[in-house]
Amino acid sequence: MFFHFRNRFPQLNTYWDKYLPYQKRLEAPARTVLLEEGKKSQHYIFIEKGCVRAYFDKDGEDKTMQFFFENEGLSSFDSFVNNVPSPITIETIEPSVLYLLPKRYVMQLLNELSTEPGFAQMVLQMTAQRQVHYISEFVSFIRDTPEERYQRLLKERPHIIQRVPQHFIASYLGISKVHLSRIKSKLAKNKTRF
Amino acid sequence: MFFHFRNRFPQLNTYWDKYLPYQKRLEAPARTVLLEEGKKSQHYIFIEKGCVRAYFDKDGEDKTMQFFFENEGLSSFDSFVNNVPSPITIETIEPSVLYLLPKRYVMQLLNELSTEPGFAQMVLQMTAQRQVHYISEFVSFIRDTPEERYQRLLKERPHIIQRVPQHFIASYLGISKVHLSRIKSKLAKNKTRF
DNA sequence: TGAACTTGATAACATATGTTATCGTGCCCT
DNA sequence: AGGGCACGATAACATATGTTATCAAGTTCA
Repeated sequence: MFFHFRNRFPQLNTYWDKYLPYQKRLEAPARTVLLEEGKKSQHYIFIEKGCVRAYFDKDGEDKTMQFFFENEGLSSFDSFVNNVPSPITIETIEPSVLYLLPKRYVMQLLNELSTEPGFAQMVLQMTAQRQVHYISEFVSFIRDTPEERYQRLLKERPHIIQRVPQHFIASYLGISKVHLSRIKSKLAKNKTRF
Repeated sequence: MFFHFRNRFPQLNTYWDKYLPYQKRLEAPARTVLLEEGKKSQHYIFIEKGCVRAYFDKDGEDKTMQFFFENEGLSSFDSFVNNVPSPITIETIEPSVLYLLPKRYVMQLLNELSTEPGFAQMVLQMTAQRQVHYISEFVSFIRDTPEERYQRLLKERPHIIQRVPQHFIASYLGISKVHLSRIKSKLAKNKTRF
């Protein structure tokens, strides 16, 4: 789904730096579409400030599948790599400062990096991390109730709850916004009671 | 979660063949535990005949997260690679014929393979496939109702429904076995009606 | 063969969750 | 400043789903 070397593998920063001139800085207001569902991904996106979500449309309903924040990079992975229409839309949530690196430079960069010793290891490590993440999302749906998923989010990634509008979080948790509101009010009640 | 080169990358079969003598053939009856939750994974498991599931325990309830069939290989990936206790149990569903390759030989094999040109590509390709799989599982929970997930399973992986007891499938779909039974009976009714 | 177990269907009831509608608040924009 | 909009809470009602219990059929195994 996405990849971001910089800030996670600082030893590669000199490579990245060579490509900084090709990055286009973009100051985008909230709710700016960076990639539209059905279009092909042409850029790697790096978030300097702000936040972004990936979502898709199901029968007119907006389903959020992931959130991204400062110092994270993303692209619609499959679309980017295989040059197929993106199954998701990417959109800013807050006013954001972004850097877009056109695909051809990313490819060039990857090519350069591939000669770097330990590069394959790094890529493996990264994809393994990603895999663990998606497995854990998936297992959570089998294992946990919506309330438990919310509490887990609250505990493990509170910044999401603090910064992201509630209806996006609801669809991310697989429930309606009304139900999420109910869960919150129930938890608040229990908290004050004891 | 698991990896299986053989049968997907036949050009590597000569490498595998060298390790055949180290594989232990195992004929296991149904419901044989191959790896217990909490233990460390010591073997790569290849399925010649039969089928296997990976599950974990949530408050006494048995939650199945994945099914495996003939010509697939698996291990509790994180446990195998990082030598930590496995979060899941691996158990046969049907009487099965399995081949177990001890971890040290797998490592040795991987080591040998790593000098093979194109090996990194292959590993990447494989992990990308896995990632796509788990993302699609995860997205399905956000996008689809339980009934839709069942129909998708019926359409895309009917062999699972044909061979696996229904209560395992229910927990895999994230619902109770009673509810899965209801979904089936509702679908059967609609089918005969029109 | 017969007892125990597994599997699956179904009913009755309880609870969780979705849907629609309404309201209030705060924010953005001109 | 004020209108429109995004956001979140809540109520009322409808539907989906879980829980528990029961039954029937098939399977396993001593």
